[in-house]
Amino acid sequence: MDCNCVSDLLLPPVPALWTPGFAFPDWAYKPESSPGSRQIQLWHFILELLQKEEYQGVIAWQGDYGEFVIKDPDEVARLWGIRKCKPHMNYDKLSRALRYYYNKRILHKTKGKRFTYKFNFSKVVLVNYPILDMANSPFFLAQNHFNGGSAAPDCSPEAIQSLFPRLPDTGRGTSLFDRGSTAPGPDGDKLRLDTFPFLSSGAPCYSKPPSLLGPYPRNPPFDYPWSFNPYLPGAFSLNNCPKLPPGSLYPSQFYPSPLQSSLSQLPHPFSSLLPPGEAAGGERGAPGQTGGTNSTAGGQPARLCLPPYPGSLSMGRTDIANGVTLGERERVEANPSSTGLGLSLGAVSLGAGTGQQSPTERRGGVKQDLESDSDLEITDLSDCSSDNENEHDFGIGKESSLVSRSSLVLDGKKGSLLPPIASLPPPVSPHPLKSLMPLTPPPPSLPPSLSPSMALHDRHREAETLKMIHS
DNA sequence: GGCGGAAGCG
DNA sequence: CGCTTCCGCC
Repeated sequence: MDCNCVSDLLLPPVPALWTPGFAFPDWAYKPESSPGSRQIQLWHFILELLQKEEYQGVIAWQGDYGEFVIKDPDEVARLWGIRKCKPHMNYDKLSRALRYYYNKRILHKTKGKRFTYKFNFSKVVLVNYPILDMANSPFFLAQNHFNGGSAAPDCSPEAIQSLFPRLPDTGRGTSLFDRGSTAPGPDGDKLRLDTFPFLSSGAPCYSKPPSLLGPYPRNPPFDYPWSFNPYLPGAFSLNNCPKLPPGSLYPSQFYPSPLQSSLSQLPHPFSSLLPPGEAAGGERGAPGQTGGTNSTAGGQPARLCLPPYPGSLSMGRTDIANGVTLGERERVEANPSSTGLGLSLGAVSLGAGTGQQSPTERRGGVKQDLESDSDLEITDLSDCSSDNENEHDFGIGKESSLVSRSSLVLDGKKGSLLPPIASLPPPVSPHPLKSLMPLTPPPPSLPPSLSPSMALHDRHREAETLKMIHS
């Protein structure tokens, strides 16, 4: 019997829109060959649930860093089953799938705690953190996918396909960026951890799992464009495909920056770099929360109308640390892609170390201890505390270079080794990062203040900042 | 509950 | 490949 439930084909690729997207290892996706074949993976799904407040009765971060508890196994299984169109899914099967991650070191079990698992973020997040691997990133492939044939009001891929044209070049989405004429090969321009000392193993302490840093921005512009909420009536109804209002079918450049999204998912030092709206994810009782109504509806270019940042900033005033002005904010709103990067990088060096604790403790009940082993979680690849029996190939010390770290981790995945750093193309601009900054052209309808020249100007400022940082 | 083997599926 | 399904074992 054909399952007509919400399938990945009917939805914009969820992870691509909110997850650390490219912050996850490439192998988390199957991008290159057939974007359309990509399905949400369980750990994406878990993360997705974890970051949504409405599921905290079902699954929530708890305990050590990266540790989460499945409070309602049956419900999680049910949701997963719905998402995967596996009506007979249950926790037994789900847990088998989770166990399947043990070997991959994406997850491991917290022994002695029922239904408690732990993400190995060093594997999941920091591996091959290709911040600038934009054109190749699943995110943009996903965007293409989305643009090309995903969601539609009538759930017909064909129908949606007709709604807007495919991006000029298929597959790699490079058209979204002006990557220069020296566009390297598919993997040649991956940015590795070693490019980001601040992502190094000495990562400063962070204390919270992503969700504790505040939800993914769910205010209008970055709300799930497809209004996914399995708890909402009809969300998973067999008869109701998610209805995407025309206004939500924006070209990919209107979608949130994968970087920003990913930073909101990252451990503290990273998420704290986000603009307050990102890091804090809006107020707790954010009005118009996902809800049944799509707040992006209306056919307006809602993604250009970011909500004001919450008045009460939860993070350590990263905006100030970064000298974010109102003008810049405007730019941020207009062009999250480029700003996310610049802002974040700037923040990393300027502001990192401040505001580590999110004052906005969600879920009053859950108290996270700052002294958790979080610092180890991200640095220790062999972190799998209890499941290390077969640690044959990850026996690198914490002092190992990031280069080898990336490679090592990836080599767990057949042949996806990154090229040696020396093989990377030289930067074409003064700053190695700048050259990789995406140049997302604003849509034609952009107001003057959001014009490309504006963006360039600001990018220049970013570059200056970066120079300072790296000098 | 938790585990991992095995087979199967798309 | 990433599960799903089933299962026996602890």
